[in-house]
Amino acid sequence: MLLPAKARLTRQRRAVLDAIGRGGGSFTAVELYDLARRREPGLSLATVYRTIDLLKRTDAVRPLAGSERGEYVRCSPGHHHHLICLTCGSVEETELCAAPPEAELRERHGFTPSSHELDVYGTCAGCLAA
Amino acid sequence: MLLPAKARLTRQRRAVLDAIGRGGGSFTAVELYDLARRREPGLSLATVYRTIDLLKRTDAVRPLAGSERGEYVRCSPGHHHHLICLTCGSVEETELCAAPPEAELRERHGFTPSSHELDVYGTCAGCLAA
DNA sequence: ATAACTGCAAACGGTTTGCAAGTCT
DNA sequence: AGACTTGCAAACCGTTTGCAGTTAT
Repeated sequence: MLLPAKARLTRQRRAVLDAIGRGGGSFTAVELYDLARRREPGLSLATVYRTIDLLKRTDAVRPLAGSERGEYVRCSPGHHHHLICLTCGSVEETELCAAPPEAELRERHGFTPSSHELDVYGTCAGCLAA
Repeated sequence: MLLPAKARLTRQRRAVLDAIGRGGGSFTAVELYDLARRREPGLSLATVYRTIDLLKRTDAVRPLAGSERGEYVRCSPGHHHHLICLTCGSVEETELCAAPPEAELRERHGFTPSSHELDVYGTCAGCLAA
């Protein structure tokens, strides 16, 4: 959850970071806005977006790939994928990774992979219990 | 590339389908608009969007997951993933599929998967040659 | 001191919608 | 007739930007 090098840790940013900290791992700019505004009432939506933008640069946050518009996910560094609960919307990270083997991609499609993105949808432990 | 049941195949829709037919598999609403307008000059952007919407319902088209806003991909039916060329933007389908095994997801995360989305980025055969 | 940061309000880009007219069967 | 479709223009929603003033270091 780190900001880029020369970024300053202001009250507003602290409030946004804190808001990201709560919640199930995925969020909307407006959700953060509402949450963060409880402790930082003057906060503007523009600042929320600017903060999200900073976090995107350090890969601490990413737009949620396979989803509706406007959803972001909190991300820890390093290669991982997301388990997205279709019931409660929570997002969990997993280090489990199964990409198609490079050799086969090359052989079958002449395609040279450099990265991939994988999201798994389903039901999280909590929602399964209920 | 089929339209839903009771949908009519009008001149405008034919032009849009045709425009999707050209191109490398991924496209933008406006790209289609420009292309299709060459043979169907009166065509409106709204109609392009409405046609894309129809195709989304039959899964003949999907929003391109891990990409900028506004990109769509032509999709054939059935489970497959996309190989996206970072150089030319073309999108190829592959039946190669490697998802994390259900048993392991359940064991490690208590997560019950129901579907997944996988996109591979890299360089396509054509661009590798050049 | 000086770069970084903020709120505001306006602008943006992609997408959707209400409507009245047109078209297919 | 009756359901479906279209173009137009306006509305929408998430996001970005210019600006003038404020703040962290």
